[in-house]
Amino acid sequence: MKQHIADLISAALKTLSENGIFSADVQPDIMVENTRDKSHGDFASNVALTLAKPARRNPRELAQLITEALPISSTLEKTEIAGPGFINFFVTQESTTAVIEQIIAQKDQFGRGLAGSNERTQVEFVSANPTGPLHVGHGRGAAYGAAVADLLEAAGVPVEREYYVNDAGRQMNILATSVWLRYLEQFDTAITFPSNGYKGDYILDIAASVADAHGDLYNRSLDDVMRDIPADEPQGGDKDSHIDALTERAQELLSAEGYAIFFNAALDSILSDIRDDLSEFGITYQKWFSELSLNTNGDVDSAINILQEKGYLFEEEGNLWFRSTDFGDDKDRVVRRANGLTTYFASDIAYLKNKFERGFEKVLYIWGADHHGYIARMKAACQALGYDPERLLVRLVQFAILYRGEERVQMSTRSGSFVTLRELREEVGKDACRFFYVTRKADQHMDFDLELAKTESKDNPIYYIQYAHARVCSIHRKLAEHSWTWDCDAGLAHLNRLDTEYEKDLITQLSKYPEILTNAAVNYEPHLLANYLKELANDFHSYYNANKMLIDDAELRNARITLSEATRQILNNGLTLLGVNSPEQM
RNA sequence: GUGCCCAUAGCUCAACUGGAUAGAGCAACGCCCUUCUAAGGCGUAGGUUGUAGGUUCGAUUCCUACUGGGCGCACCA
Repeated sequence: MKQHIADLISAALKTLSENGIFSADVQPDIMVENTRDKSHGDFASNVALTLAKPARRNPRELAQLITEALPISSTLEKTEIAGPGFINFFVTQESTTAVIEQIIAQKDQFGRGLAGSNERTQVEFVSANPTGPLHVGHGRGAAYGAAVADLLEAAGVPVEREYYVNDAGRQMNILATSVWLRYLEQFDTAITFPSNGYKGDYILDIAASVADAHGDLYNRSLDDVMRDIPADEPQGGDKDSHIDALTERAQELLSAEGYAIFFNAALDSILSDIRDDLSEFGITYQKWFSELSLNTNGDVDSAINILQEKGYLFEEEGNLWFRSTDFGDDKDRVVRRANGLTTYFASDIAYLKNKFERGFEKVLYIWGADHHGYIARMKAACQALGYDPERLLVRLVQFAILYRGEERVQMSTRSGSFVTLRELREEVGKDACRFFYVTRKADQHMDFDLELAKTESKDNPIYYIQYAHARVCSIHRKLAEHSWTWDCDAGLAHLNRLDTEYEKDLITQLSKYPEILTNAAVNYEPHLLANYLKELANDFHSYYNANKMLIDDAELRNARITLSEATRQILNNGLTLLGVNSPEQM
């Protein structure tokens, strides 16, 4: 409809420029927007305001000329000129109610595929280190990333979801060593557990499973383990050198195969836990990408070589540096240390290159807000590799602070009192979690109130929306009790009977769905859809209270039920995109 | 110290990406169940959009400087 009106304006402008009102080289963007106030009609355009200067005319006078030059259209009831020179368009009832027919016909396909882009896009999100279970901080990134990916797909953009598994590096060695030390404890070895080790209960479980499978094969004496190991921090030493010495000792005493057993037991167990967790959260990935694979297949070396050949690398004090400052970064970055090990950033560069080589037109990274300092160096790497930095997109997700009513839920990794995503899901349910996480703009801090998420009343937006859906379903059940059936065709044939204010408002709201979906998708802002669904539910509840559906007048009854059914369909479509269920009964 | 993000009703947040009188929900107050689920609806009240400038027909939105908060600034992952 917007496009149709824009076309009409465009035709009018053409007429005016042919008549010499303004020169033909003036080509304005024709903006048609939804009106905020019903008295302003259904749509409004500001063309007269933007054209006033080049046409050297008073905007209201120009608006008058434009409306007079508009081609005749059966969809327009009338136009008005208002305010400083807005043109307000009033649309006929038939063209407004047509949206109901489209929704009924297209069902879950309604509003999809309008992004106008078929650029293959990769969305990489969560990508938490596989060193422990996901916590609530990861939950927001998960819900946001999944919603963005699903929205893009719905808008017609080809999408792949990917999880980058950080299965290389020091933290993984500390993890494997932690499991081994817990394993040793199974044989009554009195180890003082390193302060920097992973202390979670899940480590004990993994250690026990290794003991079940391999018995005491990897048991070593306390003397062998601790010989010449520097003191830990509580004993007046340094926690980092202590744990690093222990990880080296583990590899010495266990041989490659033995060490790999602990390493893989930890990785497999934790990763499958993360996978299950996300799956229960309604999130699945097309690919789980191993960081380690970048090292073993030579991608890291080849990425470094490319930068070397292009002359962006230099050596200093034995380290190999990438001159990222050439591309706007704050400081240069090490890619290979003097000890020969490549840095985490080197893997990131190789991974980026790998993504583009797989043919993605755009790569979207979703990071916690604390990672914003990485954007500049990644953009720099992108440019240095020879790719347009516009193709690399980063969206930051702020932390969610948990509240239980007024009380802030204290979380601290150090004390191990962090809340896991699984615990959150078990407490408030998947639907409330998924919805709450995406109701706020991603770059806004948000308060997540556990009590509110569990409330079963209109205070809780997710119940409010789901209840609207259930209410429509309930009407169908009640219909049977009156021995009536819903005649959709009869309903569609009498949409002109839908003339109350509530009905008009609801229909107008329904007609906005396609552009809300598209906007939410292309701007990576799922909160737009979440808020829209709240408004739609609100319009439906108002309607439901004011106008009765189960009435003797068959024409009106069928028309109203058809409108309700269209509303149910949109609620269902929208909730599905956000990963939320649409219950038929509350 | 320096860079990025944020600041809107008492509280939690919106505002179609520069449009008309800045909107919802909580909390407060007043109504509506012999009628399809009151798990709901209707209404009242609540604002100098952090401060000061600037850009223009028009600014919550863009620019600059302040104020206050969050985060980053490793040869860590």
